[in-house]
Amino acid sequence: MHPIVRKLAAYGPLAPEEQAVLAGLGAGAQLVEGRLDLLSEGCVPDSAVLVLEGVACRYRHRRTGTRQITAYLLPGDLCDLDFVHLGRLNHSVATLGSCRVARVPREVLAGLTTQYPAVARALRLAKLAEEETTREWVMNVGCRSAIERVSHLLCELHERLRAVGWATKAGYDLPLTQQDLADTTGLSNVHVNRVLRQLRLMRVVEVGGKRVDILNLAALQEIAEFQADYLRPAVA
Amino acid sequence: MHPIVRKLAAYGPLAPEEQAVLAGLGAGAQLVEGRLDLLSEGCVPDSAVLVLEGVACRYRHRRTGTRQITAYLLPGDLCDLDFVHLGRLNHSVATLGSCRVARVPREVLAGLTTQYPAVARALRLAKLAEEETTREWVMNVGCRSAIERVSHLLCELHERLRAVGWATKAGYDLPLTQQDLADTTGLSNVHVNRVLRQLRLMRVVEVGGKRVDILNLAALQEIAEFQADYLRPAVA
DNA sequence: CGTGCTATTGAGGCGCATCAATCATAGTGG
DNA sequence: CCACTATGATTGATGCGCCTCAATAGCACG
Repeated sequence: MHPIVRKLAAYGPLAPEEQAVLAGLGAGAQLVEGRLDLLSEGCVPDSAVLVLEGVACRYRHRRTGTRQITAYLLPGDLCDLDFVHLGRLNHSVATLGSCRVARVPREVLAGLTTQYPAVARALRLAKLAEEETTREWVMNVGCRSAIERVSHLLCELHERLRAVGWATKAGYDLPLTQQDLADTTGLSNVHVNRVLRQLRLMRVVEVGGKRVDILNLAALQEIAEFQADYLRPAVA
Repeated sequence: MHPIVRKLAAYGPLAPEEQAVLAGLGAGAQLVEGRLDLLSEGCVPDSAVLVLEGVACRYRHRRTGTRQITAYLLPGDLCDLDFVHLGRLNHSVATLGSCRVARVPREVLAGLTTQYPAVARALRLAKLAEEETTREWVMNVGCRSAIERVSHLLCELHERLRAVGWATKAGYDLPLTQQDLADTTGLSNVHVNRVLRQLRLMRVVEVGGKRVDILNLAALQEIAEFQADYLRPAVA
């Protein structure tokens, strides 16, 4: 099943027609190799980006050269519904590993939401989840230790990838370098490496070679104080 | 002028009738003293909160007891348009100093957005600015030093308060303790104190006694690498 | 005139950054 | 098939930024 259908269906039932239309968004998808910008800071996007496979991210650079990743875009994620209101973008969007992505023109997106209220609602809820996730990241870098931050990130990716069928209980593929993890968690690549070694020695999780093998999920979540509910806003 | 009118008018012209309706939202406003929860984690809110005066915040506690503030709510800020879609809240909203706040029932909010497209659009843009702000905070705690974080926060508050008439070039009132600043920036209260002392000795800004006096705005923005544009999404 | 909260300052220590070297792996061209 | 190169992973040594603990001072309040 197409990842965006799978993702949005979690927020409420979608009619077959709605599912078909959503799946159709991925029609013109293209393969993009890793480490390429999909949208660059300062540009004025005229279409959203839909990720079908792979991992992409939002990021910004400081003048000092350091990079901060502020969000991950996983299969089924649409970046970004509301840029149609924006002028210049003040951050960039780039692939991390190689991705399959489709561009969704703003008119298509607008037509979709006016024609299918259930889709519009699901997209709003997905956006809410994204906001909660960003707030969770503020928590993460603001008041957790290195091992907690890394563990939390691994938990979040596990949960989100599972929701779209790209992870099992045993683990998932993750085409990131340790430097990418460092730029996400606000740590140095060296320290990320040490944290991953510690987690490996603790027999909690093994991260290496673009693969995350989870040995003890409960322990990992315990370390991270991971509460998955922020990823799934309960529906009133 | 009512702060929410002033804030939203920055995103596009509002008709007199729209301005009047927005101003009317503050009709039943009440005074709330400092350090009180307006919405508590786990509750199911049936109305949004509109701040008319004072400073409030979103925050969450860790099990270890530490608190992370994830956003400030200043006069004119509406918290939160989209909670109407949510079930349980996973963070709390509280006053910091004493505030004048109004509750806006979800039906009123819904009626407003359907009846006045310009208002709906302004609210969407305001929400976008809020999201950009949260991402900026991830940057802040993720990859800036202590003095940079504090300076950036002071710049952001200055800019946002100026937009609604609660700050001048010379400074603004800020009813926060150093512990509040620490919980925002991911620092300890002790270190915030040292940073503020340093900024005072540098003749950049004086923070004390619920008041921020800006001595050298350019220097403050330079330290913070402050780019105000994230607060005002340019309109396409 | 206590009582409590916030601000301030000092001393000591830890967590993580930085610098630097080595190792592993994959890709490239001869 | 083997250098040769590039990139990322790994480990050690050293140092700094910030935390923690603790004590004092200032100030508002009853």
